[in-house]
Amino acid sequence: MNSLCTLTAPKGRPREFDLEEALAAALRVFWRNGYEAASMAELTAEMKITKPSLYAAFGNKEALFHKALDLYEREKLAYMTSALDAPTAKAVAERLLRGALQMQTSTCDPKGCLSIISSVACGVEAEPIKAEVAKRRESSQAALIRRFDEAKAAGEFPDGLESPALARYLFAVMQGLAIQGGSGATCGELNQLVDTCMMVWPTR
Amino acid sequence: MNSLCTLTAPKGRPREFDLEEALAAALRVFWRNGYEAASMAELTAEMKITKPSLYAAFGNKEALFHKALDLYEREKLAYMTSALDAPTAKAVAERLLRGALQMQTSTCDPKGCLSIISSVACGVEAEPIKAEVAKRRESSQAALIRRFDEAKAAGEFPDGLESPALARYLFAVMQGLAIQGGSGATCGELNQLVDTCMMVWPTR
DNA sequence: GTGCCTATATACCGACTGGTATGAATAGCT
DNA sequence: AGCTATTCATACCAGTCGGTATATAGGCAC
Repeated sequence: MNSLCTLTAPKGRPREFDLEEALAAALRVFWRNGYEAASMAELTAEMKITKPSLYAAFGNKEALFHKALDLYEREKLAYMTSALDAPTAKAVAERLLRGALQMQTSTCDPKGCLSIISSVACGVEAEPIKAEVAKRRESSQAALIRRFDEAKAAGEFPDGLESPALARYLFAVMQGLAIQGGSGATCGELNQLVDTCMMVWPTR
Repeated sequence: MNSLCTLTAPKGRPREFDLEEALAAALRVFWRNGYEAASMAELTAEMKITKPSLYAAFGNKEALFHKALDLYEREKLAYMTSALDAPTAKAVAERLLRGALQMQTSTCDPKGCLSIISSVACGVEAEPIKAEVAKRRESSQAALIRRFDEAKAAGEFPDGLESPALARYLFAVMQGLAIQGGSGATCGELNQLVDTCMMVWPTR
């Protein structure tokens, strides 16, 4: 009873793989295929782990997906929260679009957006996944609306333009960007898309 | 040998179901679930047909999907070609957006877009499906670009705005509309999205 | 009627799905 | 050493996947 915490006393046989490495590998698989199309066989192959190890360490496929989704938001979607610090609504939009663009044109990550891929097409079994993804999107959209409310109060918007509508519109463009990126659009084409959205961005 | 065409001489036992009705039922299933998540069991149940009948009449699951996709484009995406007849680029965009909005808010059809649902998340087996959908989208996008070229020649665009970029941008908004519609956005919310896009539409 | 041709229904196929039981291996604790 | 706790590897589970073999039923020509 002299050990202070669980960090120093694994007790049994130590695991032979790195938890975070394995989770990152799982994220890649989910990202490439979506939740349902990602099979346990492909997951265990990419994670270099046997199935019982996976179940012992992560619970089951759905729990693994949730943890991969956490990692995704933490590492890959960090630009979404930091973008809110930009000084104007237009600057916020530009940061969001450029961040999304950078993700889609990264050469080391899979294309497309994990959230969209995993929630847009699913049988009955993946319905809770869909709901979870929708909940998370709702919360980040709410944050964007709050930021746009400040901008509106600062007089940045033309008359008749409301924060929720503009946030929804910007999200739509970003979703379209992710879809086109996931279906083979080139970097230059996506750049045109972002430039066009910025070009038409409403000002007072 | 006195029969003039195949319409009047079915030869063997006549089929007991309507081909187009069955195809429409298959379309609903693919539309709700996407290509991969649509199982033969659910397809045969909704089509009210046994599996051998399905295979005899349509070939296999992939051939059935292609025919359902044809029906989808013919019946549900008709507004996309007719929209090109509008007098200005902005009017074309409005018709496209309103058409997409109407589809998303229809109470009798599934939500979301069949093309997106079936191509965005797929394992290796559905790769040809993804390619086929991409090809069809490419062709309708090319038609939109040609229409915008006319508009640009007519002096409708501000300087520095090119037809392909604007077409890609509009497609992105429509894809975002389909995604939000497919994940539970209300009719009013989608309406805000369309209104916002029209509000910021670029003019000279 | 007798063939002939096609659609139907049932039962079945091998392959794969997510998920586990089992036993050997490896560590710390006493 | 022995005990306990945990992981690892193999083999296995029932269920489902897309796709078929087989046999029967039903409509035409003769």
